[in-house]
Amino acid sequence: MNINKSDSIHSSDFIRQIIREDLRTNKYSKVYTRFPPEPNGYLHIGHAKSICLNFSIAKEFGGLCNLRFDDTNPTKEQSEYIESIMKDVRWLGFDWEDRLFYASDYFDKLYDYAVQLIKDGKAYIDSLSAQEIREYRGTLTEPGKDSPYRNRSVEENLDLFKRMRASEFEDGTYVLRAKIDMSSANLNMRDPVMYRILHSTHHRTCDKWCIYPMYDFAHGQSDSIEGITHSICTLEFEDHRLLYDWFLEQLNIHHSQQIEFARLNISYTILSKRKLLQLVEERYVNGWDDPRMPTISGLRRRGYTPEAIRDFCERIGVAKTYTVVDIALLEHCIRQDLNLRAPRVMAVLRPLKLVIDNYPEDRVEELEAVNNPEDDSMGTRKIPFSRVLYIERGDFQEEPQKKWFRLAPGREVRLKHAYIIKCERVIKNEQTGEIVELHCTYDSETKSGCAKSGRKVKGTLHWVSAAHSIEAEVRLYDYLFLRENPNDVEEGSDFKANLNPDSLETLTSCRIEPSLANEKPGTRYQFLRLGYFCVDIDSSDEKLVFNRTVSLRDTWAKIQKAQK
RNA sequence: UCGAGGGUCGUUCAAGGGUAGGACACCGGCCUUUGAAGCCGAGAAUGAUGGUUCGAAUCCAUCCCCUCGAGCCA
Repeated sequence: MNINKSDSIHSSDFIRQIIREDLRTNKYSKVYTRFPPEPNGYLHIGHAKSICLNFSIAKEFGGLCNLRFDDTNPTKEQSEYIESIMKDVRWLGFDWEDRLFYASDYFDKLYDYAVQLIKDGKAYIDSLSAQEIREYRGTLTEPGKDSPYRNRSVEENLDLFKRMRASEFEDGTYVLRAKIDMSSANLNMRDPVMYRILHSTHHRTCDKWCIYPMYDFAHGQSDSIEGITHSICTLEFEDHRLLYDWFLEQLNIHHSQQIEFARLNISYTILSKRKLLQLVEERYVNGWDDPRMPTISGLRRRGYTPEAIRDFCERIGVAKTYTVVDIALLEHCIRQDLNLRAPRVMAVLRPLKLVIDNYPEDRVEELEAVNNPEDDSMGTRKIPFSRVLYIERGDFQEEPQKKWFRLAPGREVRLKHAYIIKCERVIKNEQTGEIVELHCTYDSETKSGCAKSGRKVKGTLHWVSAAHSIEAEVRLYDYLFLRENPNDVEEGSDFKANLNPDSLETLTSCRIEPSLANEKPGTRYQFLRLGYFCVDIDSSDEKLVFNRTVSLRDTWAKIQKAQK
């Protein structure tokens, strides 16, 4: 058996292995997949995993992937969500071409399938209330019992079903159920509801219907109608596969193979549409695209790239094990992508005035700065240097800690792209003791790029020229939740108890170098020594607003932590 | 308790009878006009117990642990 050792059967995730085997044995001759969201919320990164899986698999095997909205519950679904979902899938870089479908496209067909099952004696109309159905269903350990209406005649079932459709009955008075086995150990097989009465306007079919199929009666048949070969879904549907298969067998129609994989979980993050909706509705965040949200739209606004998200989805792998992926991996992916692509600029978030006493008052130099040391083709730009600058407040310590090699009284540092300076004097507010200004001298021999610029100092600081810099607002984001597992709470409390009160910090008096003026929303930069930032849509002509996508790795922060 | 599925470094994914490997994280070093990036290195795992076998993460048995399941949600 060692002959096949290098065979690609063992070279990728279990789903691709199954598909390869299905192709080899001619179970299917082509590969069709689908991404089937319910339009009841915005897509999040967990969906991205599924999107990447389905579209990538189709592409790899020369097949196609459809986009299909699973819109069988009009009480929860809205067109707004449809729009956002299509936008997000496209933004992620996937194309369903002309294959945009809706489960609601199949309502007529589904109705016919239901009639067929009634005629075959495999479905019946139940008059039990929802409460009674629950009671009759039994429990995990006890079998259910048959509904007293289970043996209505085919004629009566047909008649009742027609009248359900014809809007003769109130919501909840009747349901259509499959006649399977009330004592099955699999609860899904205990005569599952196929249709319920819902007098609710559907976002697409409007008021054409007042009965709607349940997920179990819609999904498999929709797959079948579209000729899907591999219906990839998450683990919680594993128990439904028996029912999925049952309907397709009874109906004797094209049978796609359902395959389940483990959904994505990420530390410090919640990926439940229901809970995300709650955060939005109860205003814990500013909408679905709040940059703290794990939604695609939130990540996009935050500055994440589709490439980074796709890379992440590849790296996390596909398996059936319950897992929680370290959010550090997501951060690594975006850093790695942006490192190569984002131009470097200088921005001072918490400005501290610095005066170079021996630099002429009226002098302004245009210094050359490389835009990206990782990519020479990104060129250079000029930045103004003058006597009065701003540096980062955090880059000065009056009484320096161990291993500190930034600025301190008497110490020298390099100003990036400029000169080496030495701190001569600290000016404080006499009342508060707050440091308000630093006075330094510069060494004119040490200009960046010049022959004698080779002198080494330990620290290099970013800076902006006070007179030339422009003001900006910068929003710093931290994890939305304080705990790795946001659902880990005391009895009687819920995930909201773990919300991080400091997940958003807004800095309004930041100074950025003038080359950034007039940038468009979405533009991404590395603010030197700080992190990756992108222009937010809240920016106006008067003021730029930046989101911090992710900070740079911070070794100094680790040293500080270790010193404590 | 019943059914389904799953247990491999801290995390995640490989290896499917033949040297347990990668990535992220962590730690150490080199380099550095970003304490970034990059480069080099280290530590670190087969849930347990038996069995089969020359050889077991892989096959068998028993046990333990985790996830999901009792919507007219998907």
